[in-house]
Amino acid sequence: MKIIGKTYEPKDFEERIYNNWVEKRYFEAHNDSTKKPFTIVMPPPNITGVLHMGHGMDNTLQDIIVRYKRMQGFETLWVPGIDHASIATEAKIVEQMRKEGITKEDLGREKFLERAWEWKEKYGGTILNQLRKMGVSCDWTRVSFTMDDNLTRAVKRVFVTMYEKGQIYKGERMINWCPKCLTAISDAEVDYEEEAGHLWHIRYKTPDGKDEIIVATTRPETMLGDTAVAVHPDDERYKHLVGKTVILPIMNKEIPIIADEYVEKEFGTGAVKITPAHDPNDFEVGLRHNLEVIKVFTDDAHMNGLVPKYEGMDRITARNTIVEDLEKLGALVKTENYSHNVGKCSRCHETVEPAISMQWFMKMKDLAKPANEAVRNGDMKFIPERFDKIYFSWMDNVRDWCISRQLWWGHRIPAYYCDDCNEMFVSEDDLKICPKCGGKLHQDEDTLDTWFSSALWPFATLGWPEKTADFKKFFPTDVLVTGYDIIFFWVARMLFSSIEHTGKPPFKHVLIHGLVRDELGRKMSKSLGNGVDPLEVIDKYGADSFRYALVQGTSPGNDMRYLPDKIEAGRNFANKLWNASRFAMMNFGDSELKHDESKMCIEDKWILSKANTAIKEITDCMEKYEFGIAIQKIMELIRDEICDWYIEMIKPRLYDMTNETRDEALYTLNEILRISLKLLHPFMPFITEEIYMNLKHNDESIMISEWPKYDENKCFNKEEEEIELIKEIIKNTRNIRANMNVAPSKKASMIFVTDNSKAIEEGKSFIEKLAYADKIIIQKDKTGISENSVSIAAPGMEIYIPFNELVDIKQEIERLEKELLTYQNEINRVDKMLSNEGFISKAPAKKIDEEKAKKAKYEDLLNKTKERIEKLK
RNA sequence: GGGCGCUUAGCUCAGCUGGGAGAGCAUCUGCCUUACAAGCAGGAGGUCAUAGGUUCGAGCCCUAUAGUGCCCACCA
Repeated sequence: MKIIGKTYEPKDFEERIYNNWVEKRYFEAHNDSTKKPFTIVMPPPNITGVLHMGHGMDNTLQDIIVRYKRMQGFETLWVPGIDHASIATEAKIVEQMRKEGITKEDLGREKFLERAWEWKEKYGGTILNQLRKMGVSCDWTRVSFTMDDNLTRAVKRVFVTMYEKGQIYKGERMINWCPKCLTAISDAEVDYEEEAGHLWHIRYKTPDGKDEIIVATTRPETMLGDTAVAVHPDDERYKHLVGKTVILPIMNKEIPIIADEYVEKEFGTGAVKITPAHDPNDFEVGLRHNLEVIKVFTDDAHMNGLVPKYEGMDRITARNTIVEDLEKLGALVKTENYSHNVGKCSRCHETVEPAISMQWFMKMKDLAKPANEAVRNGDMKFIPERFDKIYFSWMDNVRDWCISRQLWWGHRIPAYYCDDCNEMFVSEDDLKICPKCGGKLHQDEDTLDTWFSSALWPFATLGWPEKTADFKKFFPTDVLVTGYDIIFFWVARMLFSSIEHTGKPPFKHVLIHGLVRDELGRKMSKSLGNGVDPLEVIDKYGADSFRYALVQGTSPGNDMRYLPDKIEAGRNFANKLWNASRFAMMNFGDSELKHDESKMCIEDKWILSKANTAIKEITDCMEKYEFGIAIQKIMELIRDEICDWYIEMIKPRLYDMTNETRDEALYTLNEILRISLKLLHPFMPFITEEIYMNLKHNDESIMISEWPKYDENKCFNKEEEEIELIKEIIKNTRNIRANMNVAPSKKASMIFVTDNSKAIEEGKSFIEKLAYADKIIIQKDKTGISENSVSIAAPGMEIYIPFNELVDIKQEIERLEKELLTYQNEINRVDKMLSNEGFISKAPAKKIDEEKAKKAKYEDLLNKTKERIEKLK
């Protein structure tokens, strides 16, 4: 028997074990298996950089689930992958190139894409290695990338069929334009931030100069593109002006005054300048009133040539200049301070410009309906449930999704235009020649929103649109694990896409976890520099402690703080387990550890019974995704029961080579460790494997061993009760000894006064050892007990510990009176309940009996203590 | 403006369908006891944010209030 080293050193074995698992192909799933499938697809990390703590948490949770299910005998598939993250990656590459002094245009599309693929190889590889370090058990033979051929095929298939059904269309609409990324972005990619600004009141005069209307705006620079002034139809102040015109200052152009419900009478002056080209609401007003659309900005948000004076100015300069000019013209009435929300590009933080642009869109209304239904009728469940509200609120209000991006890195839109006849063709094939006129075709320059491909992830990675064996076996998947921050971006879109294209929701459960925050509760971010590198943590403490820190004390959906303390706690626990196992191995010797039921001792039955209960409770937690509670219970079993009690209890048996129950103790110890390790394995895979493989009666690997099952035959209630009583006695004794400052080395005899000596006989050796008794005397009456004794009242017995000169009678009476008070309080509490008629008539009988039993117990203790006090007095 | 969390020991957090308040860390006391000082044993520390309500019984359910955090919407 190999005896493992004295301290827990994860570096010694984590890598070796992981490589072994991969070599043995334990992570690989078989689509021809007859076992029930269990599938998870990994939320693919973006190839923009390296993994952070959020990924650590996300993948730890998934690995816990997957390992648990695998041990339960499911054909378990966990599909790993990475995401091309079009806009984010392209921005990073462009930035990298900027440092080298080159632009995208310098390189050209093809060379740029070559560079992007190099980027993908480099960072994608790093990410996959990081995942391995975390110990994740995903199927590396099925690594997917959102731009793999089969994913691209799926993207094309979806695009073309949806186009043909009219669910995808091309049109000129108001979209969010990022002037820095130079692309359209979706509503979900805009973050609003409050900014201090101004509300400028500007006078627009009627052509005859006799009347005027004052408009209030936060964006005077867009006034060059005004094509109307709008007031509310019921606004008495302006009724006489509706239908007339005003002169737009600076432009000296006549524009109509129109009435529209959109205007709020109470806000500002009750009159709004209408710039259909640069405001989504104004655009809608413009459509209703058939207004001209006049752009004032270029794509990079500088003034265009509409007014030569302002041409080339950025938005802020233009704003200031125009305000100055208005003032000179006497058109500026007043300037108010006003803070309002400004849309920012979630990627580059530039102020987004609402703009009219020709883009591709996905119609959302019909897709949202069945997707909502699936959640409503429980086909797909959020865990915790409250997240369905967030989901519904988004789905119910979602606008058409702008799916085209003016980027190069991504899935190119499969639309082709004829150079000659201008006809457009949408096709899965790379068309070259116009089917209509035979002219030359060119493909749409744009790519798709990165989430377009992510939305297909759960089925496309399994082979869809082909009916592959994987798809048949493993789809729909079982659970998706992700953070609440991408419910809209991703979860919702996967759901409606999957229902639309496969007819089924892509998963049954969506387990939502929170964010990993720093010690101060702040979001970890690059700009704050408060991020923690998972690899550094793993390097220092090992993956198991890292995983422990991310799970312990957490609950689904709630944020957690990452505290270095937690990781140390994990390491300390691992070390504890390590040493307990080492203790076992040191004692195994060459023993075969043969099980002989007749040699079982009370403590063997007790610990097996404890473990049996733990199996039930922990399995229950696992099913409910309550991992924080599960690991707590596992620790209780290992640390509080096995280490603190069981091992201490069996030491005398182990140290006595002639003890005929020695082997049975070893057998039970081995058994109990095997069970505990299995229960812990999903959480701390490496240490459990390393120990497991050095135990007796092990399997080929813990990760393919069987998850422990609750067994009614292993409930030893009587033994449990007896040992719990012994534990109580020992704890009480230790307590008293500590209070009296009696060192363990100073042993004392203990006299048990009881009619029922069985439990004491059985637990005699434990009491001697763990309560530091040099002699145990069991007698039926109190004869011969020294006055200089402390006493303990226990159910069914009294215990006396003579300390001779050490006992201060006064002090002892004080202590006993304190005990008395505790018992009395308990009795009072129960009495109060039992004297409550409502309780007696309405509470369940079981509860009432429980309370009655408690009362009897405390009354017994109370009486014994009282008697003792009397005697001492 | 709408919605959703959170408020429990000094700190970070658990607490499942209501039935005698928990963990880790920190702290105090005593121990280098032949698995473990990354340890052992023992202790102290909480009107579960506040006010009502439902109930025989509320940390848990309902209502309101306060503080705090997040999400959505975006009246120029």
